[in-house]
Amino acid sequence: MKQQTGDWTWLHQQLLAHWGAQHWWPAETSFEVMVGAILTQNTAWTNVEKAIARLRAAELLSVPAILASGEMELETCLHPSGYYRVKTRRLRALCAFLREEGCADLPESLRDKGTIPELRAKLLRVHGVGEETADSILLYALHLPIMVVDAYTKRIATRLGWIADNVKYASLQRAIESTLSPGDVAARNELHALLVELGKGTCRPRRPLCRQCPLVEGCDFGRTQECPGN
DNA sequence: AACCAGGAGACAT
DNA sequence: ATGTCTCATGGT
Repeated sequence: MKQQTGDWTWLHQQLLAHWGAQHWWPAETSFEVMVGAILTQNTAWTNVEKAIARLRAAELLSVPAILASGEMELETCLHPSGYYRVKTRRLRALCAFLREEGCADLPESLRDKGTIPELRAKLLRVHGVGEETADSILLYALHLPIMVVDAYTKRIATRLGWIADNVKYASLQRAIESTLSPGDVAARNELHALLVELGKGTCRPRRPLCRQCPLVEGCDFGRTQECPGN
């Protein structure tokens, strides 16, 4: 019997055994991770890739280049990722922030501009950066030990009966954090990436019953009707 | 042809 | 404080 908050360690082990290490985030530079974090908001990653490819082709994958670019030029690059007008504004806001912090030509140096809580607070003040985006930047761009919670994480935990469907971000984050060793960046990186993999695979929002749970052996999701592989 | 995707901000209640 | 609406493209 699992505890009320859920056995995240067990889940992590199951997912790791099934898919192996994910080695996220798929990007070449820290800045590219930050850009991706904005562009992937409520958007399929395949669409984000197209937008990033356009940015690269236009040589707009740097803070100075984006801040110097024209409105229409940037919108054209972001178009395939959806919400392109909103995201143009958000991406500019992030770049303006990085410049203010003195990180324009070395975005990963943001890491040295404060403690984790301080950096998180700073990021949350940036227009277009919410909790998940802030944590994604902290973990995947700055390699700081903080757990990212997303829609998949919430859905999976809900269907396992580990949390109520109305839990807040911070609450779920604390629950997972409490099961991880404090400074373990790699564990947080892998766990979130694996949860996305599980979510992307077969865990669709409005499908109540389990079809093909990707966790074959040792998986007791299927015994209940809250299988995350629904 | 609807449904969905690695959210966040504005706004009303 | 807590819901609801809007933003938009591309794949299934």
